[in-house]
Amino acid sequence: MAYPQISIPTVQRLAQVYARLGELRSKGTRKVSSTQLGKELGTGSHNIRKDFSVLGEGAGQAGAAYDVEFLRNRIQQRFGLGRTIRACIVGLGRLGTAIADYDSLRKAGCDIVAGFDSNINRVETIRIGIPVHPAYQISQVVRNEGIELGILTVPVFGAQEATNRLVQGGVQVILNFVPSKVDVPSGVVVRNIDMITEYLIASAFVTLKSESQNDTEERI
Amino acid sequence: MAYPQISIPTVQRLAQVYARLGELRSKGTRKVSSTQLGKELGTGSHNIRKDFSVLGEGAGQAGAAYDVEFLRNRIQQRFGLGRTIRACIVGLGRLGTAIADYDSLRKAGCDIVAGFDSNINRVETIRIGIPVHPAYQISQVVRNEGIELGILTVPVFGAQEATNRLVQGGVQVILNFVPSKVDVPSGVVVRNIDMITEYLIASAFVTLKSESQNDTEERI
DNA sequence: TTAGATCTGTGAATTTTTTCACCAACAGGC
DNA sequence: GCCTGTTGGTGAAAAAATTCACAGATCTAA
Repeated sequence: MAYPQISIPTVQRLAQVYARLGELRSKGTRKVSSTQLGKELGTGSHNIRKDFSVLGEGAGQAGAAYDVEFLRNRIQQRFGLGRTIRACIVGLGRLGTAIADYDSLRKAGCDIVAGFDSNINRVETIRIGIPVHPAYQISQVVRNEGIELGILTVPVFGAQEATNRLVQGGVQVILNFVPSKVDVPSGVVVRNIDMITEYLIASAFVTLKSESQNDTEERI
Repeated sequence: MAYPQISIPTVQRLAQVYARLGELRSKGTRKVSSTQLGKELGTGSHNIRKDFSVLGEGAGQAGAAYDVEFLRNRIQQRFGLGRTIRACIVGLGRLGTAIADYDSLRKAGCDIVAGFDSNINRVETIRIGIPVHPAYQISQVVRNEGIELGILTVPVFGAQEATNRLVQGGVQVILNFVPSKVDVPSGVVVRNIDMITEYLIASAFVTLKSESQNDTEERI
């Protein structure tokens, strides 16, 4: 490979940087330093610069910081973030319909072109502006529509079956909002967005924090 | 401290294990091995056992795996996950109201007792079963109600101000669904749940995957 | 032009995290 | 009871990620 292997934390941070650069650009900011980016992501400037090394040479100018527009394009190109990805939502409950209407996702390049629900008569289906299909048609519609990404917002017990159908239709990426893991063949990328676990992690940190205060120690 | 320092990845995995143990328990499963838990979390059994070392001795029985109920209690006790935490939601748009109705969160111990919105006349306010207040009352209500956790679902431009008010009221934990970082005083725990960034990470991985296929290399 | 401050890029050192290797403990069949 | 296969616990080794340190480039201001 022309470029070095890229570690997972690095990809994550670069994606965050990319999102942040979009905000800066729309505010009209032209330049940004690694120090500032580091501060905003909650890490050190060293880390940011190290991450940027995967972008090849000349990403920034020594002494003159990074050009917002140029850097954004560089990241976009490196990770193929420019193109629009066709997506669908499985599970049109409150959360699913909320996401279907979430404008920031569309702006990021996620084009939601279909919705699925096991109950085709749901009231909510009226309120969203995308074609809705029954769940048993997932594979077929995904294939016909050239959908690459699936958003899972079904109840826990239906998650694996929905996943299987998405994969069978040819989906490559799944954003899983269901608080349980799903199995996929190797090659399919799953990102879990699990607010239950996040809640638990947060409460655990609070407990640990109060412990370490008692010990006059810092951590976390 | 009586226990060793606990690393952040360990806390995260243990929270995931805890959530998983809850599922297993409700399915009636009595025993679970480190191998199985590792598989479900996408890591090795070594890692799981290493993590459990922070729980003290006797968490499991050699040859007999872990007792689901016992292990769950042990984690609960270690991280204070048993108690109910009073919470509020700031921003009652589609996402906010969806979360307010999200039953799994309540089951995990998150008791949402108030909602806030800058537009008090929102239609959606009618549809949720919690008292709703205007945003300028955040600090006061949070303090009076003894709210410890705030869920942020406002637009980007209002996030920092809402955060400040939550912190001023005495909130210790924030679940931030807004796709931008917020500043908090040290001591306040923030967990970012940012689906835009998750989307970007997922698409980046897809690009990298296709690259590494060309090179007959595996990563990610 | 010059001085001083700021910034990037990167090899090396450090720290953190994961993985390994292996012993003792236990369950179940016979 | 006794053997066999499986499992947990843990110190040591390996791998990965972060932080450091500094050379070299650029900008600003006087």
